[in-house]
Amino acid sequence: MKVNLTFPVFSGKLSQIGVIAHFLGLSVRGIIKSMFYEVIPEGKVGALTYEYDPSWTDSPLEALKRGQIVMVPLGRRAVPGVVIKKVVQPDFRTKKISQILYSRPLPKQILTTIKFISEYYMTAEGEAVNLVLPRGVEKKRRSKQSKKQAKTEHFPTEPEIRLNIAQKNALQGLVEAPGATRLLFGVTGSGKTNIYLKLAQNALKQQKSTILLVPEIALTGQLVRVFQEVFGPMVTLIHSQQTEAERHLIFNSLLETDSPRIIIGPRSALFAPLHNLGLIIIDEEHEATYYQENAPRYSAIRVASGMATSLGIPLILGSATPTVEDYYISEQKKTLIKLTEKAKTTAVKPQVKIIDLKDREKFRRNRYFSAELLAVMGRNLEEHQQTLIFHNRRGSSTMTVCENCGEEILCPNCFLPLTLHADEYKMVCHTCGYRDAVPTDCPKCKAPGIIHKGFGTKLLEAELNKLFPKATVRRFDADNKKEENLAAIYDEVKNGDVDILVGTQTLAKGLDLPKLATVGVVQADAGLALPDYSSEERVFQLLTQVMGRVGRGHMETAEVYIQTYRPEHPVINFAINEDYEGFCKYMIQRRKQAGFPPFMFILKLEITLKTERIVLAKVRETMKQLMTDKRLKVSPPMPAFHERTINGYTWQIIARSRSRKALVEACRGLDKNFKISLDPPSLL
DNA sequence: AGCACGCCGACT
DNA sequence: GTCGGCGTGCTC
Repeated sequence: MKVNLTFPVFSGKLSQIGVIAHFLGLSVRGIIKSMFYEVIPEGKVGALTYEYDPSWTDSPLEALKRGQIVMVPLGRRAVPGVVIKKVVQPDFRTKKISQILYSRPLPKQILTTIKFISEYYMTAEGEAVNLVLPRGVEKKRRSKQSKKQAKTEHFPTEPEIRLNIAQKNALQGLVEAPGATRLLFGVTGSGKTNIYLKLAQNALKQQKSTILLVPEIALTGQLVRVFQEVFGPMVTLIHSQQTEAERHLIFNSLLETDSPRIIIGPRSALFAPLHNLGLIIIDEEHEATYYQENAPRYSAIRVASGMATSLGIPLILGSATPTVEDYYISEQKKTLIKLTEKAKTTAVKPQVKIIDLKDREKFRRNRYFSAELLAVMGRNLEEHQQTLIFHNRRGSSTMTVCENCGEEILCPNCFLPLTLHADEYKMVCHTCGYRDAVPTDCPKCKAPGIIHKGFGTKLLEAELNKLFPKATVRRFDADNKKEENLAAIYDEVKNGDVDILVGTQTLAKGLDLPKLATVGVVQADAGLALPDYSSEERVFQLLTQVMGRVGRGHMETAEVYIQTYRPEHPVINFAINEDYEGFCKYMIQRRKQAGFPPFMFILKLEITLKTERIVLAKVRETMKQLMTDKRLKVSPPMPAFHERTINGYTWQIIARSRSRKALVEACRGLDKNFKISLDPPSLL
């Protein structure tokens, strides 16, 4: 027998029995009994049974613990997995656990979360395991140069966090609320951050950790900075710029430590392996980033809620514009805490003017900007104040058609309109990234008349450069290069070196611009055209956010100009009057009437097949199947919003029910080509 | 996610 | 008669 010297049997202190058994070339079975464990490997699988041969570990008689991370063979690969429980030897052949990656098991909330996600979202347990383990857990990492290996036993001085009366009351309300989940409805500038700080500090005093979820670290600089100032090295940041190795090292340090920490990060930071988790806070809880779009599709809000309930710890949701379902539910459950008083008095309330886009008289000088808006922009230039122009469409032109035959230029992969980007003179698909030359004549009828319709931020930028040749105009949207992103040139923008900012929602969020005097919304109703139950809510949130950018410095006046084709629309009026509660009442009544969340749960099924005929056949068959359950309200099937792609035709079925369980059960036994979305934030 | 299995078209 | 295309289903 060949003795492999690298075999892990030699790597540690072994029990006598293990060593002897190995040198004799004996199967350990018979001397030390093998044990059997259910393990959930990463992948589209559930729990599988593996044999554990303890002879190659340091303490061969020791059993594995629930939650330990191991490597197991799956198919012909080795994948990481999580030990679930010991079982008796099964009657089928088993493979062996090949490696134990950590001696310390995952904390219990992670295990309950794996179960929760797989049941609540009808997804394989192995996919949930995929979420909670860092990429490359099996890899060895060089531990970082011992530069600031923080001594975080105790924090140096106990910083005092001062709260005003309203904040104190809100804090008390949050602490005393029943159940796990509480909603802090706090208007901009009411000082939610102070409350978060106090809550985290209280958790620390009891040696408990806090997870603070934020939509995007880059846009939350202020909040992160304050937390780091107060809690110093106890704060651990998780962000998308970190490498696989960096994230892995953070995971390792959290799994090993018992001292309390404060984790700040995106959606995925919820799975930080903390052994003493005492509090979860989700800031800007209405943000779309808390919902994961690809499988396993889950909402960090719901998962956090389940986690908090199982641990018996509080979950705090914070927002100035909560989702209407979260507002309604928290109101019903008496877990809604309002903080409507502004703590800072420096900000001036902006004057809001609505401009009717149908009144073409106002757009004679320029077709995109009204005379009033242009006038005030001119004034701002003279007074060295800034103007922000908001328009939620990228590129130059959103639609390219043949004047002669009406043929529209579409992406060959997605069959969606290509957007003209005039600066680089390319046609770009905003869905798949496809790029092509700009056509000079129609690909179909060969006529030379190609025209560009619709407009985006690049066109507005060019227009503004023409209108105000002396001004510095900067555009901010997803087309910006990495080195010219908002964070990189923030100082330049903040100091006022930029006169006019043009941008999409990238610009609407979390910016503190003391020299910003005016906000112009080019077409406020643009988002209302989408056939979706939540489009009004998104328009309200965006308008509220852009309006909140203005009047933050020490200026006497601040204006917001809202251009719209629908000046009478209730959503626009609730937004400009800063009437969240009125908006919410309006939405709740509509949702109730139409049978949408929070009154009914939604299941969205999508299927893509080669031809329209086979997709229809499949959809009809599935409809029949679903309709047998009387608890479900199934809408007639329809082609998906992005109906056609290179892969075929996509149709969707929307089922709704008062019973979420009924929807989950309806997913069982579906053709697995169906993409399942439970509680989708959008039907598009 | 891989990867085998298996059932039809194209080619030697 | 065989090679190989990729739809389908499984992984202890």
